[in-house]
Amino acid sequence: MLTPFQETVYKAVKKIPAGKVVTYGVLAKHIGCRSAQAIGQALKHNPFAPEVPCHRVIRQDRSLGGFKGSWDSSICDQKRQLLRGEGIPFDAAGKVHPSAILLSL
DNA sequence: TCCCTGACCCCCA
DNA sequence: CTGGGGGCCAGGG
Repeated sequence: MLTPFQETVYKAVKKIPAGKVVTYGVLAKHIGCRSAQAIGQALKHNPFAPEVPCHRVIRQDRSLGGFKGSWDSSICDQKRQLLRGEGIPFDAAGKVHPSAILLSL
């Protein structure tokens, strides 16, 4: 069961180009929502993975955030591997390198 | 309808 | 850089 809001979010996420990532905030602004937290709620329920690349969505502080509804370190690591496989660079702190972050869609 | 919670974000010490 | 506090919107009970 999907809400109209979730469809909007998923459609926006699918527009994220491979090799790049966006923040929850940017995604929220794009669909006209002022709360990035609402975006997270839609993504954790994501029934379209991996068609909807939720692993390309990260936090404003460049940390990865959660994945597949969990914050577990092992889960978090899977997300990191996926991104690394798409050519996304990471810095020493384990965060996404700024050059790979899209400031808008 | 009210109340709580969340894969968030901004500001200040 | 880290921690605390307030605000944000949508979903579910």
